[in-house]
Amino acid sequence: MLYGMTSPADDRSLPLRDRKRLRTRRTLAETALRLFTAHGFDAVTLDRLVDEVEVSKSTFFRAFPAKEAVAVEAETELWRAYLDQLRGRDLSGNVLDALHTRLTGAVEALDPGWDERYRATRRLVLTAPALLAYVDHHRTGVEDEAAAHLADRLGLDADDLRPRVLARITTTCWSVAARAWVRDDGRGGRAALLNALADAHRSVPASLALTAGR
Amino acid sequence: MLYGMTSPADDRSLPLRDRKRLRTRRTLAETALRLFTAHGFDAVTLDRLVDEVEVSKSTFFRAFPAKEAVAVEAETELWRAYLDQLRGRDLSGNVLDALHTRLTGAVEALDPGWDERYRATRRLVLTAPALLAYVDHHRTGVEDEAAAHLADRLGLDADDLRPRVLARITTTCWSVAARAWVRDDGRGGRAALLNALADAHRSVPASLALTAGR
DNA sequence: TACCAAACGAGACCGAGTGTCACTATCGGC
DNA sequence: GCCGATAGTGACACTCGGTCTCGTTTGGTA
Repeated sequence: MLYGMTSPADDRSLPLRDRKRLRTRRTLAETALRLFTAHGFDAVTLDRLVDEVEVSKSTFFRAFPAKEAVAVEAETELWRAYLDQLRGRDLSGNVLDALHTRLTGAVEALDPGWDERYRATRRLVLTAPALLAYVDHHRTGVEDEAAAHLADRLGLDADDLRPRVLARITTTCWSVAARAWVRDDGRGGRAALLNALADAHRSVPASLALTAGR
Repeated sequence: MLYGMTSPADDRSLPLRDRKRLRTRRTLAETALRLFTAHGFDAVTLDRLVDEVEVSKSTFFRAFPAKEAVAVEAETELWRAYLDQLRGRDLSGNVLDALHTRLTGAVEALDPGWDERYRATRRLVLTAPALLAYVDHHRTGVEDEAAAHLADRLGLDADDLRPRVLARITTTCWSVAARAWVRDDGRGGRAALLNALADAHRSVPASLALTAGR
């Protein structure tokens, strides 16, 4: 199997065992995205997927917690990077701006192939209700974790409303920006995506003031 | 709407067929809540539940789309009432305030037994990951629908950020208020719940301004 | 080389959810 | 009150995702 440019799975510094595990994981995700895109999420059974990759079902479930998970790897990577950024850097100034900055940093840290995989994932999600449910839930978990982290870092009460609101606003901005970007087939690359995200964040303060014309 | 002791399933104005269907539905929800609470969501199989109620599995799936759904009926009722309020009344003034008012109205419209059932549901959700995922997804759907309705009513673009942000803020306020209320075992009844909800909404504007101490 | 631990494959098993079909009960028209 | 159309029901077979067990292989280590 040819990988072109190097990737985590080729990292010679890792023990062979781990490299193999990562390679299996990546092969599963790639194959899954290809099969699901070609025939639909529901039409491709797990048996067929693991057969294609030539691993056992056991191996699949050691790599992924559910069928849905392997289809939305790109989504998972994004939010993992976001939470990493959040944990890794100090906070100062306006918190919503900080969240925006961390999300931007996360996107910039993703590997070069991510763009393509993310768009394929999002298109897939639109066709399979089970996937939509899965990402909704996953995103909620990310929001909770981000909010908990903020509350901790800022010394706030565990169920203070404010960090929760901010965490949810940030993911909402992402949804809107990403949807438009995917609709445009990723035109403009990551720069365009991050521009859309910044636009979204800029228009947040106006939201609270929104009024219905009499 | 006041049902007193009678309930929708006893409403003599409905055709007998519909009354039966509603009664089955209610019995399933009640029995499910009882069994799940007593033995755990995972430990009670659908076969056992339908056996207890003396209906077939087919009948169950005609009444509910999934095992999770029957466990969170109270949650579903709340958000259905919320969307009803939203669709049924005109908008004027600040939109976030309006959403708060609609949610309050929804709570007031729920039947008297709802309080107890909702608390049982929420306690259950804390113990079963599958239920958590289900309500997360369901709530996201409600937010989407509310946002779409607002956008339509206000003549905004379909992916305008503002109604989405407001819709999500309102459900976030609900989460925080309801969690505290359930933790207190519903002390103070609905009045206390609605007070907590109002408090939450009042503290929203301060969120955007939140800053990290330098 | 020998040993240990970790990952793997095979396959039995469970339970949710779907589809089919014959049966039964309700409803509306007469 | 009778009767045909129709909607709801039960029984059952089936698919498929996910768990568990256990014997085997493979990479790390002394």
